[in-house]
Amino acid sequence: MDIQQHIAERAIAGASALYEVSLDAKDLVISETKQEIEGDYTLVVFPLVRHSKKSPEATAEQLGEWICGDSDHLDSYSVVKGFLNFTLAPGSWSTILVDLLDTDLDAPSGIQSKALVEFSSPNTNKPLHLGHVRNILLGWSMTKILEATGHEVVTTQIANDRGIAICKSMVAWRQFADGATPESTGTKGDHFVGNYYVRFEKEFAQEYLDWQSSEEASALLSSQSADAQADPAKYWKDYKNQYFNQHSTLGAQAKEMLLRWEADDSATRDLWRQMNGWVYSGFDQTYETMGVSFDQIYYESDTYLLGKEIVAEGLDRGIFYRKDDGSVWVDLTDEGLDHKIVLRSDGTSVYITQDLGTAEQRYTDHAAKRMIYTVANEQDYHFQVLFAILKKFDKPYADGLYHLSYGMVDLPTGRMKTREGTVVDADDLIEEIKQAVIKNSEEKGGLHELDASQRSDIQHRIAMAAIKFFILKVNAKKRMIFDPSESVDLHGHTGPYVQNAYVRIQSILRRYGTETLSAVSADYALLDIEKRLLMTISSWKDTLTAAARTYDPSLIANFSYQLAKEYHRFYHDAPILKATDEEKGFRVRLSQMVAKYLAYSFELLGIDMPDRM
RNA sequence: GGCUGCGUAGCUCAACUGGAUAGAGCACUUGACUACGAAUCAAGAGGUUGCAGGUUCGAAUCCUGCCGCGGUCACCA
Repeated sequence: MDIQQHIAERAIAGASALYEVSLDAKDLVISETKQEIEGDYTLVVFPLVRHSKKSPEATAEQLGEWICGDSDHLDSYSVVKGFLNFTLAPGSWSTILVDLLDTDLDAPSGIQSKALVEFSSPNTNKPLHLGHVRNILLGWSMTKILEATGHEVVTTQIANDRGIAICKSMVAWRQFADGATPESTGTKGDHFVGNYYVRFEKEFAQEYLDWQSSEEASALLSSQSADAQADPAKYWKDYKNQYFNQHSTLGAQAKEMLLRWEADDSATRDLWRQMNGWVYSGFDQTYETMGVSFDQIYYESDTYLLGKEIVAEGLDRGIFYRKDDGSVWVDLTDEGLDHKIVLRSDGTSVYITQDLGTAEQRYTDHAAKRMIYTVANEQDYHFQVLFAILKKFDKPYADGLYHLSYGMVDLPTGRMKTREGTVVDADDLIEEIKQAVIKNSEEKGGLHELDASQRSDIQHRIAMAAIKFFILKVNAKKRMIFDPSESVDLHGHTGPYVQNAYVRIQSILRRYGTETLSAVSADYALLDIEKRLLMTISSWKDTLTAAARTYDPSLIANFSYQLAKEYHRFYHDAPILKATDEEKGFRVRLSQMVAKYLAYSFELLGIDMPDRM
């Protein structure tokens, strides 16, 4: 039985009988009654006074009288200003409990559809960092949430495995590694390759600095404006790209590497495959640690030439136009956007060309009408353009495209910067939190009787809960600040706090079992905190459907936290040990149910529960 | 500068999408473990929701204008 729905139905009937007006459920605002006020659920009557033509208080009185008059579930009401507060009949609570015990936790939408969720999508020249962590956690959680709402989900990513960046790593490795490998150095593959990328940048910076004192450089500088000559440091900073392309030896080597790659030179391809292979094995390790997996990985090296047929089709259909220089454009000014290039004058692809082709490819492969792209909000404009174009093509999947845009992760000191070495490495971060958990866990000593592998499994679960919850509790759209010292906190509004509630319940269930519990009578009188637990659990389906609708895992995280918090209080206020048989029957059942909802909501966040901690 | 997102307790975040006296955690002060796990609970203090107008019975939420902070405006990806 859904109490809120019951109230809505009674209110609609009441309004119809009293004021001869036909209302819809969405015209009514029904919420849980505020803590300090008498009652369980509240109907806001302000919107109804224009129909009743009475004061808010009088309307609430009249409606309350009518609604309670003939309801088995609503015992009494009280009016505070325009708020009509209902108190449930004692018997309703056990009905609610029984109903909840019978209900599944998922919420199939009815419209079964297939969805493809893209997340992670790293470059293959360096390891994953904190930004990827947020991306991965969001993508994975959305996958779980969509599955829970009745979708079949394919997880995917596009590995950005080609281009100048990986060529830099290749050049540096060839020049400086002397045949070293991840195995020979005992380095995780993605870090190994990343080290050579950093090495390249370092050598290049030195080369550039040396060059700045050459005759060629001073001749160049003296031919510049007075402004430039007054501030050479700034001038050289701005000139860096040009230097890379026109003067640099290392730059030339990297560009040559890229050309040979594009010409399918076999030695180059072999080296490229080898280095990417190292990176992938490193990534796989991190993904496994994080507990995520991909059904299909697309590689940019396969897809970077896609999309040209779409460009041709777009020209035919007049969706695109060609400029005199041969480049192809789309006019999106009627969408409030701009003109955007979709093919270079030399006929080669730009970023969006590939994305058009890749979208088509994915639809061919999976026939998913919904495709979710988990990408940071710096690319908001790009996705607006991409989706607008696909809409112009009337693609069958055009309406199901969604950019799961999330805010950047900043440090307390500001934005992460590669150059300043402030990028937080994903593996390092996980390790740091794990160490904090281990230290804490050893001090508490609760896991001493377990063997080492069980202990380490639980510590891993706690550490991952800490980091995942820390990130997922924040609304995806918002830029968030990641304070490392705060992320290792295991108290308060954290993942381990929620796990602790679950663990306490497991302990209770081990002790009392559930098979010989006494029955609970219909008029069993609940404590306030017990009612609150039932009300919170009753709101689960709304939370789940809202999370799916708004692509927002933080709603799930906040639900689990609220439930855990209420349970901790219940645990303190409602002892089972010295309870009557009936109380014990109720409280153990309630605990068991709370555990089920805690575990399920955490599952949707991609977090595992431990049985003890 | 155009477009776009965001400004809530000292800090990190909420606020059922327009409802009651804006809630949590961290940090700070104080109290609760000799029977279910203290990774817990309870109490205290902390706010002109960036500023100014407007709409409404009612605004952190919607509209307008400022101020501040990001992002984006490449034949880069």
